[in-house]
Amino acid sequence: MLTEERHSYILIQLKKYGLVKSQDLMQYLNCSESTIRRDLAQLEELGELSRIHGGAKKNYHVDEELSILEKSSINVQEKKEIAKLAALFIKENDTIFLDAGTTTLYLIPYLKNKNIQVVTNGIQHAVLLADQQTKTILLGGGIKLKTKAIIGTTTISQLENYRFTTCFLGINGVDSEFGYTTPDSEEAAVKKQAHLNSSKTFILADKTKFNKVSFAKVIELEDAIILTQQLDPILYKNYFSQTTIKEATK
Amino acid sequence: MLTEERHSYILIQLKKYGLVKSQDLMQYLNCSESTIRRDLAQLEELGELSRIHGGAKKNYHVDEELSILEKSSINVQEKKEIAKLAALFIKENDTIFLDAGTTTLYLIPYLKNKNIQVVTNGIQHAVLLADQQTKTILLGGGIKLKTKAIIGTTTISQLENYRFTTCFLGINGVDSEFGYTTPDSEEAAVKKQAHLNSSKTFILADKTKFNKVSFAKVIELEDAIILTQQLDPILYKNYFSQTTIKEATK
DNA sequence: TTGCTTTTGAACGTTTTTGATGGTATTGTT
DNA sequence: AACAATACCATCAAAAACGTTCAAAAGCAA
Repeated sequence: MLTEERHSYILIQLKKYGLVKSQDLMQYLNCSESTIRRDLAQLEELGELSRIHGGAKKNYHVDEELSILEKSSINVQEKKEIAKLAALFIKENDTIFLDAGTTTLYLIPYLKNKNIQVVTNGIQHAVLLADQQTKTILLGGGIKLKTKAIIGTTTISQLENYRFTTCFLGINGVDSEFGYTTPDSEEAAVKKQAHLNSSKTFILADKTKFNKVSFAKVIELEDAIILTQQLDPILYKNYFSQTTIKEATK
Repeated sequence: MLTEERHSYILIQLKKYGLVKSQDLMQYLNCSESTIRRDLAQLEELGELSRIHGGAKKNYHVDEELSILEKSSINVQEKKEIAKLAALFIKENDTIFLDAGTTTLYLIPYLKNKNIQVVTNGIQHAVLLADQQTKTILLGGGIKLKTKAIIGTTTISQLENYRFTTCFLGINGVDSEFGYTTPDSEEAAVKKQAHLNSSKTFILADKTKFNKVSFAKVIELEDAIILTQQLDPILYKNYFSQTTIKEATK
């Protein structure tokens, strides 16, 4: 019986029942108490489960967290598709900035098992990323209550220490004249700084954001590549040049 | 039958019926009266229910947020008392460093409605503080999975920008020879830096931490004032000078 | 094969959990 | 108020689970 086999059996049982007992595992897998304990300890180290007296229980995971989020969120399907599209632009060894906000949350599952370094200003994002073993740095600074985003001058000066290969930003308004805008000027400043330190910048925006202008300007339309679902060609397509638009297809 | 299984059954029953009887639980879970009583006592400690004669009833807790956090913690009562004692040392206009960890968590309610600035490396701490409108800065850096604490060199260099009037640290080991110690060297470094930048340093330690030595040294006994519950006078009082010890009373 | 690393199970003492016991407090009934 | 019945608490010893250590077994490269 290989270690790998035992581990996968344990995880399957966990998924099924949410809880496993050391004794049962010992018996079924036909190995010693020590081995089971070691297996559980290793899997705990990997964040796959939580040990309890006499066995282990399921770990709260990204997917479940996201499914909770879905209840309170709108346009989930669209956001997921946009995130899927965004994931295509991530390569091994990238250093990525992941903006706070709901749309970028759906990008997190795609970052699993990739050798990348992520920097984020979203608290929830950071926790989820760390849970799935993605190398993560959370920016410091003040906390914006509503969105659980880190903002402020401290944040920006800390951000100046990093260079990103790719930068994924959420946004509130997309307009042909005013570019990308967001309601909070401090958040806008963080987004802008992230963009400045990044080779490529992607904006993740669902349809509801188009043709809207919010308070604080982030960057110009042509500064970033927008990722979105299919647009109404007549209304919006002339906003963007060929190189600054990517559409998700169902 | 694992503790976890019993607990979850009890909570499910509670959710369903709002009330459980010890006798019924005993019978269904096939265990002794003592065990059930202990289960109920533990769940009460965690704020999950209120014990009544013959069983327990559902808890309609006032402060939902904190009670969720209590799940991960033991010795809740003692920690609360220590936190209450610590709160006495907070004045208006203080700038405070609040260390990550469960004990310091209970200090948070006491920081409400005070004109103070808090800096913390605990993610949960920061969120709770921000929720209750306390001015809060969350340090940036890497995330330690298990404790949701921010650690690393980035964190320390960011910490160097702040000066604190008071610094509240959690700890794992208190020993007369080796001083204050903790298992993670990176966490120890953060604690140490916070101490160095602070006029006064308080250590919050429950009884279980005494006479233990952990891996990484934080500071010497005499560098900080320890806050704890009543100590066994013979065993421990000679550890500390008069000025470095404060006891909580029930 | 030999030498090396990794994995395993057994053995140890320690910690946690458990059920039983005896004494005290609370409840409901008369 | 008196009583029995029941629930409660503190304490204790047995049992189960725990972590640590170590040597044997298995796997692997030279």
